[in-house]
Amino acid sequence: MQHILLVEDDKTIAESISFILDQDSFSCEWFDNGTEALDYLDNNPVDLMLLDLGLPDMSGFDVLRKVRDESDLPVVIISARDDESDQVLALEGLGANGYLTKPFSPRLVVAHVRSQLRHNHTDINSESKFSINQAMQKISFHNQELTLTHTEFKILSHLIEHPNQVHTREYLMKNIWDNPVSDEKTINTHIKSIRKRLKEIDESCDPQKIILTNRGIGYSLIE
Amino acid sequence: MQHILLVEDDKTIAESISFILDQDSFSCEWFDNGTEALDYLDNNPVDLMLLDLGLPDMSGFDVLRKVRDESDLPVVIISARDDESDQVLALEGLGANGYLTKPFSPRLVVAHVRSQLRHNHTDINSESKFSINQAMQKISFHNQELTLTHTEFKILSHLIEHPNQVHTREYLMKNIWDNPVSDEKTINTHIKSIRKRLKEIDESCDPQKIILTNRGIGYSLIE
DNA sequence: AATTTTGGTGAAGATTGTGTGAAGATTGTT
DNA sequence: AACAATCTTCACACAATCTTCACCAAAATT
Repeated sequence: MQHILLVEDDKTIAESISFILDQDSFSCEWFDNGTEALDYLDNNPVDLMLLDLGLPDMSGFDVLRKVRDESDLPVVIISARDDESDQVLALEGLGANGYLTKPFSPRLVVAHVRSQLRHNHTDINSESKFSINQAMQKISFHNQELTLTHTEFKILSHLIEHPNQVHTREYLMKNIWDNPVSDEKTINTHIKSIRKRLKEIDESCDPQKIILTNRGIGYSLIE
Repeated sequence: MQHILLVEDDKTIAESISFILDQDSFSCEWFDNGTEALDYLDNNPVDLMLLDLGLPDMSGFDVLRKVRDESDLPVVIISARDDESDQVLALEGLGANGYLTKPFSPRLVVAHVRSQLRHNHTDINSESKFSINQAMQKISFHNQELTLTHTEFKILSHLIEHPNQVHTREYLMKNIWDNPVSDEKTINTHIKSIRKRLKEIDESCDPQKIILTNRGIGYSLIE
């Protein structure tokens, strides 16, 4: 469950946002002023901040500045004023991640929140033993980086992306090599070395239970 | 220099956006339809996409879907319709990173672009070993100025601006030369001489650990 | 239980990718 | 035109990786 910090002095608006966030299975903490919100932020884990610019005790810009001084927390601004220079300052100058102008529907708030969380926390939700870093072409297993050859990477990432599903050797080969002229036994050997690498990282694991052999058919990765 | 792909069928709007981006030292490629833009994207390095929803040949939503099928490229939507359900679909359903409704000032476009790029490229304020002085076309390594040829400068600055990310030789070449008619081996040699220059400055460093070779794929700079 | 089929294993050989230095081509400068 | 600086290409050596193969173990079939 992801945790949203809502800073908004209008109680009606705050309640409606809070309500819709709860419904969308976020948890939500609400403050009607900047001081308390910053204090809370210092001592609690927060995944995203929804920040109104018009606060009673301090400017929303100042709150944003203070947040940015010490973290990259995604901050989405909610503002009553549809003033373009405000928007430019917040986004470009102070590093806000998104900007919403009132009036807005709760639905739109959730859309912005989800959009930011998707792009910032790459895979919080992944319960998987594996995580793929496409940019670096690396795969982690139990959060430790696997050293894989290029071919091994391609096979394993294909299995990870389509788990719980048997892949024939023929199918894997077609997906991994451009010219599919090759002996099907070759896959066996690559699977063997992938399993070996898993074992190197986690001595106690049973690689044959993770990458399953479906006798007579192919291989599948169990999640 | 970061490269923006602009997809917008209104020539007037496209020209004004393109102009302001150039002024703000982004480079900008413009297409007035989705098909060509997607084709361009397949073969060229792009840092961010500005996407109009109303295109002549296909829906902007479909363009976004296709992009999301294969990458996490930041996409900012620019739309004529201030329709909330469009916005929700784009942001929450299809994974757009930002949403702008016309009319908007060029200034605001830049603000959104910068905001997205800041959050995707981890650097800016980071304690990098490198610092780039674009105006002087110089790069410093551990605060000592590197003497680089023009080509070396372009390769290294690209790597620095996109760290922790594997670049194929093909990709690097496209980014660095206008006419991509060249042998991929050429990159090897330039990398070699860049590494040599690093070693000259810091005898104790291991250039192969800074500019990493990803066998079978390409090179990446580790921050 | 014996036989056949299928997959696991390790090692050898083939193939491909990379680093290196140097030679030739290109460009810019005087 | 001559020269220097730089870029590109190439050939070679070496290392990493891929593929194949022979052999053994396990499972399925008879």
